[in-house]
Formats: sequence, C-alpha cells, structure tokens
Amino acid sequence: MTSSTLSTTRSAEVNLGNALEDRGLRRTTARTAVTDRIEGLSDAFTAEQLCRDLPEVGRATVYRTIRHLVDAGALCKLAMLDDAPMYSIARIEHHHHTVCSRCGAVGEFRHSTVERVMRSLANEIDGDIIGHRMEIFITCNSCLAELAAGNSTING
Amino acid sequence: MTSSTLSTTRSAEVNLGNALEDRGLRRTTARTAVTDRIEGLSDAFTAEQLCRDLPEVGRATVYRTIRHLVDAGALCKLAMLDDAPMYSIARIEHHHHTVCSRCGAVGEFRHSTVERVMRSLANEIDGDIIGHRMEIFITCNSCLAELAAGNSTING
DNA sequence: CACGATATTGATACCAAGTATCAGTAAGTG
DNA sequence: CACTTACTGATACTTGGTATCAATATCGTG
Repeated sequence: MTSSTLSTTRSAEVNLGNALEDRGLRRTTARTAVTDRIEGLSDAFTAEQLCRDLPEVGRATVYRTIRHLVDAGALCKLAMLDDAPMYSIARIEHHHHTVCSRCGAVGEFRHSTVERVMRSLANEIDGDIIGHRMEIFITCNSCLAELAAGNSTING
Repeated sequence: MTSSTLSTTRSAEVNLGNALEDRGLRRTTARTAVTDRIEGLSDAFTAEQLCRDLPEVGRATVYRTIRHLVDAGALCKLAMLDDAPMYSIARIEHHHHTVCSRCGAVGEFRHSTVERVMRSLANEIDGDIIGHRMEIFITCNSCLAELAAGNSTING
C-alpha cells in the first residue's frame, strides 16, 4: 500500500518539527527524535511501536509528542476497530484511509464524490455536521500476491 | 438523535437472544439479562456502561456476550477516536453512523450514494475492497438547542 | 556567555478497558 | 436423576495511555 494510485497525490514536504514550533513548542532533542523517526516511516504506526523504536525517549514524551502533532493537524489519528489507534502523516489536506485488514498497512486517498455525498447528506441529518471519517478495508496488492504465492507453493 | 430522519428507516424487531441461540449458544440467565438490557436501551452504549447497569452479571460475561453479538452481526461496534468503543443494535442491514461529538449519541443512516462511491473507488484503489466504514460527526439537534438556551440564559 | 524563568522530560505510579484462567455452577440430554 | 458440556464470575493479568513531580534542558535577555 505504500504506492496506491491515489496516495501518490501527495503535497509538498511535511516538517513535523516545524509543526510543533508553529504551536509555540520548544524544539528539544526528545521531540526531534520522535519527529525524525516518524518522518522516516513510510507507513502508519502505533504509539507503542514508536516507543519500542525509540527506547531513549520516555513513553510519556512519545505519547505527548504524538498528541501535539495530532492537535497541530500534522498527524491523523485513525481509530481501529480492535487494535490500538494508528497515526499517519497528514500529507493530503482532507482525505480518507485504506486499511489492509491482513497486514495493517494504511494508505490515504481523496475522492471528490465523498465530499459531494457529505453535502447531500447535510439536508437529511438532524443536527450540524462537523466532520466525517471514512475507512475502506482492503486486502492490499502485496498481501494478495503473498496469498497467491502461498496457494501455489505451500511451504511448511 | 433518537429520531433522525434517516434512522427511522428501521427494519422489523430484533431479538438478540435469538441471535445468540442461532449460533448454538445457550440461553442463560446472564445472557438474557444482557440482551434484555441492550434491547431496552434506545441509544448506543459502552461495555462498561452495561457492566454498571448489570452488577449481577460478571464483567467477563458482559464482555463475552457483547463479543458474541458483534460476531453474530446483531450489534455493531463503533470505534470512537478517543473513548471506548460503543455498540448499537444493527437494525439496518448495511449502514453508517452519526456520532454527536457533544453528547455521544449515535444514530444510524443508510445512503445509496455512499455505496455507489465505493463501487467507483474500486478501480482506483490498489487491492481488493472488503468493506468500509463511515462515521459522520455532528452536533445533534438537542445539543444545539441546549447550546442556544445556554447562550441566552447564562446560569453560573 | 551566564542567568533565570519557564517548558520539558521521564521514572513512576496510576487508571481504564479488556482478556485469560479456572474452580464452581447451570443447561440440556438420555 | 445423572452426566456431559457449556457457562459463569472472581481474580489476576495485560495493554494502552495519563497524572505526578523532581530533575533538567531551552531560550530570551543582560
């Protein structure tokens, strides 16, 4: 899912360190370690995963930094149905997610029709719409390939 | 949110006890207590809320029964971004949710355009689509009313 | 550069949500 | 009624995440 047809529509570089500074937060070594690590990841990640990758940074700090980045709109928090939430860099302004239910890879996409649907729903829903979230569950191409390979050569 | 324009489109009665029996599970007093309670609720609920309402039923049993009902497709599990997941009786076959971000009330709706969008996305997404989820975050009418009332008469 | 106010850190303890265990109990069957 | 099997629930545990707070780093300023 690293290179979906849609997720390649990404805007210019993101700098998470700047996102924090813009909110008046100090640029510390711990925070830089966290933002550097996140920028180095190609896929979505969990908080615990980040803690494991950065043992030199305290758990509390990792969680706090993630929260700041979400508040700043630089990361989006993606609620999973069973597992811990995942985070991904918000490269596209408003977008939705594809989640591979086999490997957990998360991709982004944007589709104008979704927004159009939202506008048409506004008349039918009791209340003010303040946001929406959409997730598409898929089996990604690399998992499909693995599955196909597994079928022809059963090893084990 | 109990009576949204869309969520009134509900199908016939649901019987959660039957849903369990259909899966070969025994109809016990504990399970009946849980299903009766859920059927008596008009809104979505959390597992902990149910535990509090049914102190005579053990926590483990409440959680197990909920899981069975979700597996049976009789309840849908709704992932919240920050809070514990909520559950609501699946009265409409395939549907989406409105979640009031002020009071947490959950409603259901179905919209054919959403399904149409999904089909059109199939071409653009790398992988096999196996499902989707959509949540619309709103401020429900009763909260809007409360907010309006609060603005004219500030009592504090 | 040293100073000092202030933000930040991280070890720790804590909390909440949810699951595994397992001896005891209830359901259903013959 | 006896027996097998499913179920229960108290308990202990795990996991994800947050509050606390003394020690420390940051950064504007003299």
